Amino acid sequence: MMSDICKTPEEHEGVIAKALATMPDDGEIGIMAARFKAISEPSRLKILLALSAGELCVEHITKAVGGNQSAVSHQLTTLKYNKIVKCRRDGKNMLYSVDDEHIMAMIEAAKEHLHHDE
Amino acid sequence: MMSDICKTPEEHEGVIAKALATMPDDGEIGIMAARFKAISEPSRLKILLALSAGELCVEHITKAVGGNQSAVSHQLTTLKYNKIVKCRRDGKNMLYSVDDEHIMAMIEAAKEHLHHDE
DNA sequence: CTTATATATGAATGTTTATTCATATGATAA
DNA sequence: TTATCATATGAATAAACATTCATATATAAG
Repeated sequence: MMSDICKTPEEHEGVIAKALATMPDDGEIGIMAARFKAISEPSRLKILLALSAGELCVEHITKAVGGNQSAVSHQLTTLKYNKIVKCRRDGKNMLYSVDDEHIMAMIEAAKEHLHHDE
Repeated sequence: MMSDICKTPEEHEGVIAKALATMPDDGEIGIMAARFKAISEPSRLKILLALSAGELCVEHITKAVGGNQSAVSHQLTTLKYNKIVKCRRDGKNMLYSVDDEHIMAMIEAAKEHLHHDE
């Protein structure tokens, strides 16, 4: 038989069929991957953790995470482009905050996964 | 005053203080970021989605996601190194599965965030 | 012991990406 | 208007990464 590449080919075919049934299309997978990538740099993750308690202006974000203004602004642009954060203007300042509750859910799950290693 | 860089400096100091109180240390942030990065390539994310319904051998994963054997093996190595998946041997085959429920929680949250854009 | 099969690994290469520096924009105050 | 402050942007460079090809290992079967 063609699919006899392991001991339980039918079982695996079933798993694949089930996975394919709820599999996002390639476009959605690309978007999800890009969002994970946006969160995947330590400096950007740190920004998000700083924003977890509320809205902050750029300079306060910079002070909270270290680094220079330009780097932080570039990082915020990446986070914003990927809908990880949103922002609004307040006079001279831009106030950044986490886009929605799903973002913090992703980060909380990652935090819990940390404590899962022994 | 030195921290008058925006209209609500005390508020921001409070937000920062609150965030710092639960901020993981740099080592943990690095680990979390590396894990997000592991999930952040479309091919690796697709592997995870394929594994969401259960355990699969490498060749079936390869068939499910497309690509060649070597690429998939390298991707699985990255996922394993970052504790996103685990594996066990079964004769000639290696059977891969998602490391734990937190991983799928991260992906579910990302999926829900998708539908949140309008 | 030899062959076949499933998976893993190493090295090379082309692409992506973070960071920096310099400068630009946008908002306010003088 | 001009000066100043907060933030954004562009270009350049250097580091990180995915993918490929060739080959190695590990298990099983003959």
